[in-house]
Amino acid sequence: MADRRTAPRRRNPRGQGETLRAELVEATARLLATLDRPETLTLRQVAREVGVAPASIYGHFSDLGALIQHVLRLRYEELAQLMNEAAAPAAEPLDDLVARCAAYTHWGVDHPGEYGTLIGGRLPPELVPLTAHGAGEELLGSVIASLAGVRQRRGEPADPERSRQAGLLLWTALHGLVALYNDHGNLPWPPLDDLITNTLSLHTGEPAAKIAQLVAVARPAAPERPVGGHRPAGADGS
Amino acid sequence: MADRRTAPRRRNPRGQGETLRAELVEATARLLATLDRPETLTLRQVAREVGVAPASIYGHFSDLGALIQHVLRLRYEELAQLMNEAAAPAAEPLDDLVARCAAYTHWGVDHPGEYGTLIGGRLPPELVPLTAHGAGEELLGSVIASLAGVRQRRGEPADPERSRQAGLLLWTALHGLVALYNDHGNLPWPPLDDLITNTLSLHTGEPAAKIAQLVAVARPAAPERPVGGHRPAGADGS
DNA sequence: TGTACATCAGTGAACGCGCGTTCACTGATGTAC
DNA sequence: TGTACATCAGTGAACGCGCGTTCACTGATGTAC
Repeated sequence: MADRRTAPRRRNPRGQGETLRAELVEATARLLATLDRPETLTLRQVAREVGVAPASIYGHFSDLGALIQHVLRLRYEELAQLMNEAAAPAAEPLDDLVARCAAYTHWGVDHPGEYGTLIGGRLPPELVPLTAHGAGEELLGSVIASLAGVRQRRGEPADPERSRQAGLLLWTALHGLVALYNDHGNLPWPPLDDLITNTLSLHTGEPAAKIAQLVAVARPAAPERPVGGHRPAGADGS
Repeated sequence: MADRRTAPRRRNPRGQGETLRAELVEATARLLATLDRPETLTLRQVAREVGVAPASIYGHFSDLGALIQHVLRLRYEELAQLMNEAAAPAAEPLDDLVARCAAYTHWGVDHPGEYGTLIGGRLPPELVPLTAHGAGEELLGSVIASLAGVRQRRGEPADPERSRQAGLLLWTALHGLVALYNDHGNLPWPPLDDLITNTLSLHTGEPAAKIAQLVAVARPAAPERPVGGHRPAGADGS
């Protein structure tokens, strides 16, 4: 993947200067997703990945920072859309919440590099749309609203302040799950869906069995992880 | 702090070669605690902070990595001890759990740099005692045991598998709290102790009011945070 | 139909920087005779 | 009591590296006359 034996890349024809821009975005996305420590990505790495001179990037982005910012914004929108799509078929508030949260967690675990850079605070804050602008509010807001819907359905009085805090707490719980699962894969983790289920059960007060069904529906073919850690324990560390 | 106007440092007298070692550890600890992005710490930064030639470090540590590892081990032990000390006066299992978890969370929020490097996955895994060796098990184990104690006290049957999962889930919740609180300080956060209280209430099934009292006892003089984000929003981010 | 010219899409070499690491060295201080 | 020597605790200069950024350039291709 790093060792590109392809011909040394032909310059794009006249009208198609935007092609390289797209390639830069694609390569950056690939590297952020692939690298062990995506926060160490450099401009020259991107240039090499595309097969272009480092200076060529400046024609399309002012900075590596601008390029990364662009890619992170795409990833953030992807995640937000994924959550909305997952929740779209929901008939009940609880279905909505479960679908939303399961989508969030699965995306985070399936995209550790992107998750870490986008939400895990691995990049300087000014590069991260979620931190720099209020973008995170949208994601958080959807969780708050969805959880509030569940509570309201159960006849609890609407209380914006409590709802906000409850949603925030649920988000932190899911984030903690994803973050530790990604960063400490050497621990013996139970199946992820069990953890999602229990978390949602705690935060909604609904029985785990009921939630488990909804989680299963949200992702029919949850991939099995080997017992005793989903990542093969990495380097030994002397 | 970076601008040391002190005299250019006198070489240590004969028998006291270990003095520099201690200074290196101290400076590294200070930098990991102080830097905005502690994961970018360099060997030369440490040397400058101490006021010594970069090469001098090699007499005491094989590597910047070895030095960081050493410091992180100290921090980890500090945290573990803090939790144990906090729990020591506990009369009831619930007191133990609350004291332990409050200590963990407060330490994490009071030491964002150390927390991020030690637990937040901001450093290459082989440097982090918690990842490289099973050290994290100890911390996790104490939470598991403490939570199991609370459940057992309520007459629930002992079930190691369930206990383990419950403890793990509680840890992930606390971690998520600390991590998001530290990384996204621009969000409007409720008082930290309220979040700790609610988390523990959810995970123990005990009423929030009861927990809140114990949290208050665990840290009598909890510092007030200004409403609307505990960190002054940082750089603007264009 | 031919040709001069403008433009587009990038290139290649160079710069200065901070980094980790090496290596021969220095100069104070304790110790053996 | 004096002195040669070993050691300790570090120094200073140098190395090669990868990095971000700049700048004058190149060469293909479309357009005006």
